[in-house]
Amino acid sequence: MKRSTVQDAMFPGCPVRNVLARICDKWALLVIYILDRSGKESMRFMELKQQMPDISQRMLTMTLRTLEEDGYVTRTIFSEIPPRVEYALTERAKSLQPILDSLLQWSVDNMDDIMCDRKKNTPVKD
Amino acid sequence: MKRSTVQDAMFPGCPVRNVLARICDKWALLVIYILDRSGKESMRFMELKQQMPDISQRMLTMTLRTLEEDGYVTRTIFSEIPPRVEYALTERAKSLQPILDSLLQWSVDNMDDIMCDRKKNTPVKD
DNA sequence: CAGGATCCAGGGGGATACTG
DNA sequence: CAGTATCCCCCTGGATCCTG
Repeated sequence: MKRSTVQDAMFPGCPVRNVLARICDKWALLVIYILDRSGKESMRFMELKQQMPDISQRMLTMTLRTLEEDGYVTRTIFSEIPPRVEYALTERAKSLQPILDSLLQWSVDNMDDIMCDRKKNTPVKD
Repeated sequence: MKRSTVQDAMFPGCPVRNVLARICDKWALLVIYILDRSGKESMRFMELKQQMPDISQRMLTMTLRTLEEDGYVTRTIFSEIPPRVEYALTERAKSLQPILDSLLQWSVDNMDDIMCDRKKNTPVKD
């Protein structure tokens, strides 16, 4: 009987809402997406940043720390000079990825209609 | 060949990112969820608010306006005294709902492990 | 009842400079 | 290179009061 568990989602402080809030963060989604589509096993900090022209290094660092904390990415430090850090998706992130993909595809399929609706409802000044 | 379209998701100002950002908003998700699980065709403003103990009326109003603007909910005003306004999910929202449901179920299935991981990585003060 | 209007604090997040 | 550390601005969103 999962239903009762799911119902808890509407309560404040609920862990489900907490998990969703951190996944649904725009930067977190984008990092997972980019890591997935890179075709590589892992990516360096600067590689990620180059794929996200509008993120600050501060936010990228914070986003990666959060993702690491929640077990979506691994952070591997190579003791070299200059330093090298590699980020890779975990199995947990990979299990989530099909869902994010369908959400992404839904957005692609519907964005034109949605943008059109927005314009219709633009506050009419007269 | 959809892939090239999807690739645009990493660009700033991309409509896909824009669509996702508004869907992934914590309040928007919760409103859609509650409307879906209510078992009713529509709900009143106060009914919604009672299901969301931690939202302010201001944020609920703003969230509903955004959802309406993007065509996820309809807003029906009954010219009565006292006024009555009913909110209902559109077909667009219903088409999105299975995806949100799988995302929610994923969160339920993984939240214990995620919460556990978070504690492990809690900064160790010594 | 369903909000609009206003005021205001807190924190998210940018810019910049510095370090191992 | 891959971050930390500061400063600081602005916008989100809460609290409160008012209205059709």
